Amino acid sequence: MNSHVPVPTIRRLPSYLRLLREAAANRMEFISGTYIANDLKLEPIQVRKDLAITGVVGKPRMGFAVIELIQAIEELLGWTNASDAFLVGVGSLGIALMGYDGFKEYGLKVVAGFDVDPEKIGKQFHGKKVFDLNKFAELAKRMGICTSILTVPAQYAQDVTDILVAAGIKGIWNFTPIKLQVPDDVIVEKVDLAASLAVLSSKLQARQHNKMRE
Amino acid sequence: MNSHVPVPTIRRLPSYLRLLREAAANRMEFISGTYIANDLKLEPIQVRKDLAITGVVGKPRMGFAVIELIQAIEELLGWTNASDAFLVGVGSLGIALMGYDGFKEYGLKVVAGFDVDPEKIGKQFHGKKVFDLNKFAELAKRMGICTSILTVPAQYAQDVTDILVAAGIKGIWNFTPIKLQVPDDVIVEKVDLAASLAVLSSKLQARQHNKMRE
DNA sequence: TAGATTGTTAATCGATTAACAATC
DNA sequence: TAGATTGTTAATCGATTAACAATC
Repeated sequence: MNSHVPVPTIRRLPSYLRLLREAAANRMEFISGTYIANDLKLEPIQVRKDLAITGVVGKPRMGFAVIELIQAIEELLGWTNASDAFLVGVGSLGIALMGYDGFKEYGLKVVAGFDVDPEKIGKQFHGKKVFDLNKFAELAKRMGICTSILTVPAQYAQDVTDILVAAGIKGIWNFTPIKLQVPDDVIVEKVDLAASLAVLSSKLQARQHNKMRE
Repeated sequence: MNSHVPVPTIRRLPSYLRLLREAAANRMEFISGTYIANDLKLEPIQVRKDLAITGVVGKPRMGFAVIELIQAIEELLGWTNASDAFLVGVGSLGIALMGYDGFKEYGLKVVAGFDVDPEKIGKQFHGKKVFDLNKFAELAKRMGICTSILTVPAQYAQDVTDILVAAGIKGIWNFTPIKLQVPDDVIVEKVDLAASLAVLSSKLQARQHNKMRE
């Protein structure tokens, strides 16, 4: 079926989903690619190409059935029912992510935290308990957890990853700046804050230089 | 000079910088593209192409001068001296970012937070004070702040952005899922958590389906 | 019907990768 | 010298954009 979907397209799907859910809440039945493009400041052709990968066929003059699109995108992303995840590394970022409500819209639910710091173990943050990291494998197995959020300090990233992999974790959302080594059957997605900041500051820097030259 | 540097290259520069700083700390004077590629699990040719944009010329057989490369990359990114930033939206994510030590390596220093919630105004988080949002313009002007981190709820993102822009902010690090509208001279860089999560969960979903077919 | 919209096929654009000469 | 490494030029690959026929 969806033999290959471009990653940039996948990355745009959540914005479509957000708009579509809003449209559905407003009792809209059909929505055109042009309308979506306008709202999200994208090109209509790009929206059509992106939506094509859902397999939903639109009606000329009318657009796409909103509900049908929503379901197709949720299906494609695996967001039909939220999957539970363990978070490892209960630092300030970890605590923030444990409390981030937004994830429930995105098919992810953090159910517990793990750390090695005795100060943190046993505590609760945003209503979620923190366990000892050496209980990870046991609890992951018992609760059937296969997704993990990694928010440990950089120097422990690979070692902790090895523990997660050994415990049967198949998807790692990596907030560390380390390129993790994992077996072929484990998927790592990196949120690279340094990379993002680099893009912002280099553009600001370039802008500054251009101004000077004027 | 650097007429156009590809964004993917910019995004890889921080990893190079991290490794180079480590090398410098270990008293390494020269480092080869091959060595870097090995360490970061990249292709040597990609490393050479990336480093070419710094303008630093390497010595065949020896590689690149470590210190020279570090300086060139920091210059390119504008990370030679950390720039101060205001954070707007002191929720759980905002508080986490106010306390995130890592930024000091990346040329960014959060100096204060802003919010509209009277409960938060006046408080301190990680040693940084929270001010009323309507003091933003005044304080930004007085302290010469031109970079801002946006961590407000989605529905306020555009309105708050308009306030930042009016206050003379030229760079916005956007953690909301909204595509912000700004004038041409303002740069927005978005950290799109939903997009990242979409990539992870869609790959997990696809993997699942493939397994079923076997 | 007229016209807006879809969906397909082709063209363009930009980044990655390959090939290889130049260099120390 | 031999050989590892750089840096340049060309080939490949994949995503975006354009053009346009099909459709309601």
